Amino acid sequence: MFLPQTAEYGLRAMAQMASRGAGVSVRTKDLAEQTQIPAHYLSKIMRRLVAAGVLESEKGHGGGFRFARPLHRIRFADVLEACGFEIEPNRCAFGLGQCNLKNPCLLHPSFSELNGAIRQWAAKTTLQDVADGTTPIRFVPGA
Amino acid sequence: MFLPQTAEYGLRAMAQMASRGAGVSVRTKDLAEQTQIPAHYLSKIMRRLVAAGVLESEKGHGGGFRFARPLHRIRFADVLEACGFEIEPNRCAFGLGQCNLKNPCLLHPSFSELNGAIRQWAAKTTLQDVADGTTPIRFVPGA
DNA sequence: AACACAGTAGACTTGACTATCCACTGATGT
DNA sequence: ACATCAGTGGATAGTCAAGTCTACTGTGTT
Repeated sequence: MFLPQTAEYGLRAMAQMASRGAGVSVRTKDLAEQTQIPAHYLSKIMRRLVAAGVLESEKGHGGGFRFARPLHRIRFADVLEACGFEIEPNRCAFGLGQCNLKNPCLLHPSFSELNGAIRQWAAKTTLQDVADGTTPIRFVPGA
Repeated sequence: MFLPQTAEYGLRAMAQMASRGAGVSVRTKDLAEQTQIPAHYLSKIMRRLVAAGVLESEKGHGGGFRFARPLHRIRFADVLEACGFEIEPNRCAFGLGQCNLKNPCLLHPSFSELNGAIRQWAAKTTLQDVADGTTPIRFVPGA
């Protein structure tokens, strides 16, 4: 996998929650069991998602987490960013100073396309798509 | 960047070498300066690439590294794999046991496309493309 | 009021990745 | 032969993400 563990966990947990519907409240312990994520570690991730405004939490008896807004308004990018994973737009692997269209690095042609594809995927895919089991974006190799 | 440092360095170094042409012999020290990669660390990466059959080395005075085969036969995937980075074909972020078309995980529709796109990119792009400044694969979002 | 539940917060440990260093081997030039 | 150059290999140390642990706060139940 190309995602850091934390980001993958975050996405996995949100996908699991999304599959239950938008309004349901979930406890960390249950979610940890269902997703096979270490409970205490998941707890940290959930807090990051609360801080990012993706989730809301309620303490105490009967508490738990629920989505802070409708599923179609929670993009993968939101989840990934909350987990500390961000795809830098103007970064090429050659990485010597700035790299842009006017002053492209050697790897620019190869990289920018892939980089852009990943960013689009993260920006266009939402938890609603997970709930629906659909794919909003398609990659067509060749051409 | 979604690549581990080692993989990024490997790609960067190979791109730099490819831009010089296929047959030229390069010393680690010079390559390290040009690519801004720590010299001793680059040395290790170069050895991995030798072990993987991507490069050939010559010791002693006038020695250095050169490509073991033509540029168009060195794929990004070869370089990345030599650097310890491999994109697992049948891995989804949900990651509970096996995940395939018959028994897809929640994230399967979203993930398999992107995963496949990255793998195709690594498999189809070669150092020759870097030397030419071209992109062999194109991602078409939407549709 | 007392208790149990569940999220909060931060310290702590672990381990993999990154990076550095040095002694060694082999090749070239004088 | 000898000195120098350049890759080899292993030992070592630093850094940061990943994972664990424990005490705290707030909420609901009895």
